[in-house]
Amino acid sequence: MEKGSAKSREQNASQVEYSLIEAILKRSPLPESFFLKDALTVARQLVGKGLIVGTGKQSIVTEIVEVEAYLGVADPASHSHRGLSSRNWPMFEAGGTCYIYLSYGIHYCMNVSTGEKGVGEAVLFRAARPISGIEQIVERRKSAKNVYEWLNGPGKLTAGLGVGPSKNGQTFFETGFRLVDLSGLVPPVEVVTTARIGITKAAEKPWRFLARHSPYVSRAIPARKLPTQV
DNA sequence: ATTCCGATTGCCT
DNA sequence: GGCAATCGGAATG
Repeated sequence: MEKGSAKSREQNASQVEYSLIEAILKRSPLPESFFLKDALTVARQLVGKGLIVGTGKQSIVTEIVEVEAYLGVADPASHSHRGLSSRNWPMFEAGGTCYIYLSYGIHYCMNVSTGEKGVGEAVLFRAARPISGIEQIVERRKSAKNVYEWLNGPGKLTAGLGVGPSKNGQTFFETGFRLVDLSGLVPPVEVVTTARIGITKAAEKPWRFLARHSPYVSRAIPARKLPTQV
């Protein structure tokens, strides 16, 4: 194989990548009305959307591949289950508000509130596919062995994107984070549901939404266990 | 005042 | 697969 042609292909590929990122960055942020719906609807619709953190050359572009919905008083697994508190108040703000909390004393988890103000629902961002800003992600996720482990968990996602508690309670507009539609720019995803991860209450509810077959999710869907043959 | 436990992760055996 | 790390909210005394 000739060096020149390989290099040319590589250059071409990186140009395609560059124009894709350009196109994504040009997309308008999802309007507030997108979040003024119940968490289950918003969660399902967020899978496959673009999540952009930072601006200009510093921006990190990702595609959301996994989220979970947390409802209000009717959901025992939700932080808002027992009503308003000093910790969960962003969940009760108008849809589009960031709720970032410390998990296990170590990791930050990022949510976006949904519904009208006063409704304690939110969607947890659990995993994303990195599209740009690779250098920054690698720097923050040194323990990750490969690209699939960069953002494949709620704590890993905030770590990789550099999201901390300072944005807690701000609207997405205020944070500078952006959620955008990716239709026409990346292949459409097939959304499937499973039970939520790591909870003990209401554990049977299928309120985890993820892109089917994506290698970037936190946990693949377990293969269907076949009945034992006798 | 004390204890328990969690919307997790990474390292150890 | 087990388990420690480490903080804050909630339950318990």
